[in-house]
Amino acid sequence: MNLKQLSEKLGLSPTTVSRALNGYPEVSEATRMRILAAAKEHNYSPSAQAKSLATGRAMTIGHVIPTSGATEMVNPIFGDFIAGAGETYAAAGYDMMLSTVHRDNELYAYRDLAARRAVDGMIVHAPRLNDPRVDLLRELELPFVFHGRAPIDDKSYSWLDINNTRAFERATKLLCDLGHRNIALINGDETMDFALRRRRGFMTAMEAAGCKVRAEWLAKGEMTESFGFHTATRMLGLPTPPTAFLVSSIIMAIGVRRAIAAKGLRMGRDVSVVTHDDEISYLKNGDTEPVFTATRSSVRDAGRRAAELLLAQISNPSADTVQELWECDLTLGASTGPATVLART
Amino acid sequence: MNLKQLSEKLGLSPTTVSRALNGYPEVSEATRMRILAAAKEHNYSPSAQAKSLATGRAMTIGHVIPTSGATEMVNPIFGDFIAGAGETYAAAGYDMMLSTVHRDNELYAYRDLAARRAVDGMIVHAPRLNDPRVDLLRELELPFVFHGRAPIDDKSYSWLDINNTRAFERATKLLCDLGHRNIALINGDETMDFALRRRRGFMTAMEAAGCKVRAEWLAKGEMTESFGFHTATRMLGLPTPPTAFLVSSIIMAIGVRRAIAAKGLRMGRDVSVVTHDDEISYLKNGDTEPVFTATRSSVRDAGRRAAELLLAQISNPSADTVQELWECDLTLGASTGPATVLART
DNA sequence: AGACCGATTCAAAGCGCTTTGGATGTTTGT
DNA sequence: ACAAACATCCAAAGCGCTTTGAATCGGTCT
Repeated sequence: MNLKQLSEKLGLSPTTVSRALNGYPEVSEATRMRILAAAKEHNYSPSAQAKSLATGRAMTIGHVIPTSGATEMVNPIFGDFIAGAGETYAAAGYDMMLSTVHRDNELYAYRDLAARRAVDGMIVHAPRLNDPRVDLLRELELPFVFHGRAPIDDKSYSWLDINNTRAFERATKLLCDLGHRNIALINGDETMDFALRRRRGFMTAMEAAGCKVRAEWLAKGEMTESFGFHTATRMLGLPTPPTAFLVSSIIMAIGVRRAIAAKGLRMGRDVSVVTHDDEISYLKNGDTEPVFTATRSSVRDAGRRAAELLLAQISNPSADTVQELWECDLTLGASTGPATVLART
Repeated sequence: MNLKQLSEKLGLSPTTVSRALNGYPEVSEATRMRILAAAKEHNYSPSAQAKSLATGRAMTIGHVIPTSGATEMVNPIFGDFIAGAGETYAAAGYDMMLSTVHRDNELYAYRDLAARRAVDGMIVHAPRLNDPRVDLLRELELPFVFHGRAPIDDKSYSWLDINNTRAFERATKLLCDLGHRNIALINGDETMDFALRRRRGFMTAMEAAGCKVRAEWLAKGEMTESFGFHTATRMLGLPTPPTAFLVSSIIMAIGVRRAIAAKGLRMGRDVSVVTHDDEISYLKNGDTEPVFTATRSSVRDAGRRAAELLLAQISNPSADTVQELWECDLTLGASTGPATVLART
């Protein structure tokens, strides 16, 4: 059933039917009702392609999901981010198009989506050092919003980010206040912007507290459970092991916990752990009391909001760019304790 | 830059340019080269919508991702499944459209996608008991492939599934062979088909081994770390606690491990755990030796393959439906040990 | 009453592509 | 040398919608 057939069935012109369905005023209420009823009865929806072609708007948002490393790992936060963004899109009548591509050659995916005019805008994931995508997307003249910032965090493009620096600065300070001086940082890949900022926050706080940072207490890599485990295991085996870990993701923190347990130590007593928690739906950080002391920010909320910013930009391209920096909660859980206890180990 | 402009620039008709770009034979090699060069130079790609409208094929596959429960949880396996499917789509020139909807009202999403002719086919996720989607998709006359089966596993539709029953039967038998008789099952939501089958496999093996199954050793629910933890904690506190756990997901198994540790017990010595492992990229089950003894099957491979089956069905709608049942590996890890040791607890 | 007006409705063009059914030369066969 | 066959190209229709500009009609104003 298409517009023409429906209009013939109603004895009306396609024009009138189209107008009625799209809520234009120049059609009488009586016929509008008749049209809406007929459309429902025959289960008619306008063809997405025809509509897009006629209006020039794809009504689709693109997400290029980068996979990384040899294992083509997908960041666990994407599921929830996408779920959040999807809510916004659905409410606004937009579709979501996904493209999973390895980080090393994802520029092609952006170019392609733009050249085919398949999307009206894009959300950019996982910004990196010297991210070429800022320039690329400008060149492509597509509205876009970064989830996170490229290091050039000027006002020339829109982004939504959490205050990684401050979050990790506060987390580090908390550990220092608890008496820890030997603190390790298990970070994500430091070509990623967020990881860089987290390290910067860590360093600042360590310096402020007069704590020395040893190179052997610094690690960066794939944010897997496995990486967390191996790194923590290695560090706990050092002549001078850290008494606390600051960890960039709850998945890695789970690995760290496993390493601590494997050494026969107890998390929160012998060794402290603070992690960042994106509030992933299947990895809730405890129910009554948080398992991990954590810097916390909902990635699903971020998805929802980033999508809103993008849609706003699409509907009003001349508006100013928007930057939103969200502060993280710092929630106390069972994984931290005073360093004095640790000394007894 | 559109077809018309490009063809004018070349002094050719749109017909010829279109044919050259689409690889039709009735155009000389010389002009084809010229056209391809010009297309590349001007960065021309045909408009996705116009192409779809003209050909009647959306060149897009739809995935309706169900979220579940009050928290709108997204199953952690989706990231990897999508990544696998995405590879297949990209290679075949298809796009992927995602719709995240709560399980309770997802039928609308299927209807909508079909009515708007936005997709050429769909992958159906998370089949359930009495799943209405089999009938719905037949009615919509859209090609579709189930990831998993609806309980009616007849040959009337295509699906790709793992042998859940057999996997859990084997896993249970392994535990029984190790001397365990008090085995708990921590399962997913048993309105889900896979969970039902796993329970059936568990029951069969228990019966075969002459082990009694107590209701208090059976749990089903959201496959979160938290649920695994609480359930295991509760069960370990029973007058007769289980000596082994069979768990439906590695995320829950991590929760179970936490519960075991919290009780001061050691996994693999005092309590055994076998879990199903979907080989999620960020949750690799150990590097050298697996952390968990596990029934294992790559969900990313499943995504890749399910997409292949769907594309084949789209390109040849009259072909027979295809059913693929994959056996799982049963890999031994550090989380299982003989029950005799446990008795010493 | 005649011009005017607002409320409805419609015909037709256009969005950017593909594809059918020729047209135009060029070879080939005899 | 002439018809047939082929290689190459093109004009135009059509995909299903939106939207511009115009037509129609009953009612209003002077």
